[in-house]
Amino acid sequence: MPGETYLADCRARVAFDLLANTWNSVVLWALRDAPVRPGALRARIGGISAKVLTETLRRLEYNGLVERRGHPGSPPRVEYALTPLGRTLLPALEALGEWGFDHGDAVLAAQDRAEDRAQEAARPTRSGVGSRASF
Amino acid sequence: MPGETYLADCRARVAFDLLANTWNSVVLWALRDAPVRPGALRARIGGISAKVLTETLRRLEYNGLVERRGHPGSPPRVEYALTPLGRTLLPALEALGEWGFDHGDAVLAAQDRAEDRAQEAARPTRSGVGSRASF
DNA sequence: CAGGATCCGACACGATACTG
DNA sequence: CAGTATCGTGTCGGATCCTG
Repeated sequence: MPGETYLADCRARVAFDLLANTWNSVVLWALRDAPVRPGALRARIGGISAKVLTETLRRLEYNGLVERRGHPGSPPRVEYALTPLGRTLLPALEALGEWGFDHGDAVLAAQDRAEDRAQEAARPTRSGVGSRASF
Repeated sequence: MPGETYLADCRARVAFDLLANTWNSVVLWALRDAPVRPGALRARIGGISAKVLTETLRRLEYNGLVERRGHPGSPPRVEYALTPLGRTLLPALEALGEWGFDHGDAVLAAQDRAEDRAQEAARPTRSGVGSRASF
């Protein structure tokens, strides 16, 4: 079932699906400069649990974008790095990141406006507390 | 962008989060050329249910990337189009799509290799039928 | 044909505890 | 410190029925 997307431009879907989860893009982004050790990754990213981080790294490994180096001992010495294939994705990722820098505020503003519209649709009186939904 | 403090919530995350689900990027991609009616969207994309399509469109509307035009009647005449803000995302999106065209096969090959490794780790004998996992 | 309302399965994500 | 094992929760995504 994973195949069988009969969209005209199927190969583009591969890229879209790769980024279709919360952490893949973030971890790739965090690895773009140099190999990083898991602890440093967690610190740099923030808000990701150890379990989810390893899951994400395994997933990226599975897709050939990330490589795991070194083996455990005491203390364990492990690093994760982009593969050559993973590095080919960087330009597109940075284009995305840069777009975020340039237009992220506009998106947040749009969310706020949508939120306000939803509020006043529900209630004529304004009593908005701004906890934004996730999307 | 080089050397900024890493990314508990940097603006790049806004972009990453936007594409952190299955259909947002696909629908944006399907809208990149011109406004499209929902039915045509479903046909063009393939494999997306009506419910999920509307959810996705609402979500993109919420983020200010997509605009809904026209009003219902009999028959309903509706169109969805990218907003100016949504259009600014296109270059990054097309960079992603192009990467998929160029390296999608490499990703699929890596998945197959990983799958094979998993198989022979579980069983010395090969009997694999290749239904690939989603990631 | 647009799209709302439901029920539901799958899994991504999170917190915690435990092993080397 | 790296990684696994559980358990729990949310929600994304799919199928179906129903309305204008």
